[in-house]
Amino acid sequence: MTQQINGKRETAKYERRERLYEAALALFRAQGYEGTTVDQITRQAGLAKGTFFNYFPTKDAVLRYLGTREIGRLGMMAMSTSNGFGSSLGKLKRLLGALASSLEKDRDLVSLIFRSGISVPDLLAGDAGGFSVQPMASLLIRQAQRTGEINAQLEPDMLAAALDALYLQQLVRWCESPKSYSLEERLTGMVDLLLLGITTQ
Amino acid sequence: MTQQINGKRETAKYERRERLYEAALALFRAQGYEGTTVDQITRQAGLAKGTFFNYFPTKDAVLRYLGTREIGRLGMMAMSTSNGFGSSLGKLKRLLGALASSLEKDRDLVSLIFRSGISVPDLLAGDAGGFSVQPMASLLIRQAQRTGEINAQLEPDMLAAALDALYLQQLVRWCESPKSYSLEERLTGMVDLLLLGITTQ
DNA sequence: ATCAAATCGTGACCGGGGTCATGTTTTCAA
DNA sequence: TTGAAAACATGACCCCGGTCACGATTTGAT
Repeated sequence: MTQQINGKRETAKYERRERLYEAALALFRAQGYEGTTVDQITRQAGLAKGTFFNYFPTKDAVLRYLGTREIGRLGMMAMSTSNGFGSSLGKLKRLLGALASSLEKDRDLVSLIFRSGISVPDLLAGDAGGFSVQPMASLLIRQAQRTGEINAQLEPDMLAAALDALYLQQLVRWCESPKSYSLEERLTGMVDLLLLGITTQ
Repeated sequence: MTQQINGKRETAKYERRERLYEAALALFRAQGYEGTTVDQITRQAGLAKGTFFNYFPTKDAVLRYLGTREIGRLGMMAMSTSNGFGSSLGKLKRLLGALASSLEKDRDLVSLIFRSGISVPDLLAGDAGGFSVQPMASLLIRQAQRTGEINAQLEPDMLAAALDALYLQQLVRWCESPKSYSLEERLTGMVDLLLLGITTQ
């Protein structure tokens, strides 16, 4: 009578990972990252401490898991939201705007990831966490170059990198700022800075 | 016969901190940051483990100490080197160039600091580590605005922030890249991107 | 010279992240 | 159905960063 459909193990594994990740998120939100122990997480999930490390290699890995999961979803959503008609350049701006307004709803989480879940090289050189907009930006920039909206002389990857740098810096600063302001506005301001140099005349 | 000049304690303190910081640096270089224990550091410095924490609040604080010390020195050097005559804009570019070529000599150290010594918010929002060029850039940008080299409509602090973002991103990427290339070139390329939008016409 | 107070080195100790040998559960082949 | 092998949960254990109570050293005043 063993549930043959899709293996008992497979589903149990999935469920456990999910329980761990939800327990972790809840506790992090309630007591902070440093204030939460792996033991607490596993107990809240009804498991033993050692089990945690069968699902996540380290304590902070759960933050990145969370990050890529949520942020990836946001990115997709933003990508489709901003995929209406209009110039590629317009799409690019709308993409950033949509991303910004999505992230604005989860400031605490994003802030947590930046503070404890991701290292400087991972954010700025690699891209653990999936925060980078470079891949999407690279695509849109190439499009915009083809349509003549952006100076085609310039390396699209370099432009995308620059955009990414500005985007990430503003995102981090917005997370850390005690005053709350519109991330979206700041971002468009920053991007315009670049665009005025990038746009053909 | 107690050495009255300048207090026995004072000098001993200075010497101990120096010994600790040199021992730490040597060990980090030899075995990596994670591979080095505080106990090893203190023993190499001829002290007991607990003493370490009388001089540095945490293990990674020694990295930042190192960082601010060295980077600060580099910054000053670069600032004076680039302080020749010429346009403010030229000074700005020369400042970045000088900083870059200084840092190029200490890639391993800088890399170490980015990987283990500084958090994302500290680097991008605060400025632990003294890596930020924002303060210096802000000054030079204001000058350049007064002389009409840079569009005076734009917020100088925002421009400085943008410059900082581009600078830090390129610095981090250069540190992490397996291929070695000229940081200086990359930086000037990036800055030109911004300038073409910033410069008045 | 003397001594009380302040400073600081010291290492036993603690808490928590991460490992691993063990026993249990699941799977799959016969 | 059965049993060997693979997968995995478990918690005792290790290691290391950081704390702290103690004792030694230094200081400055008398």
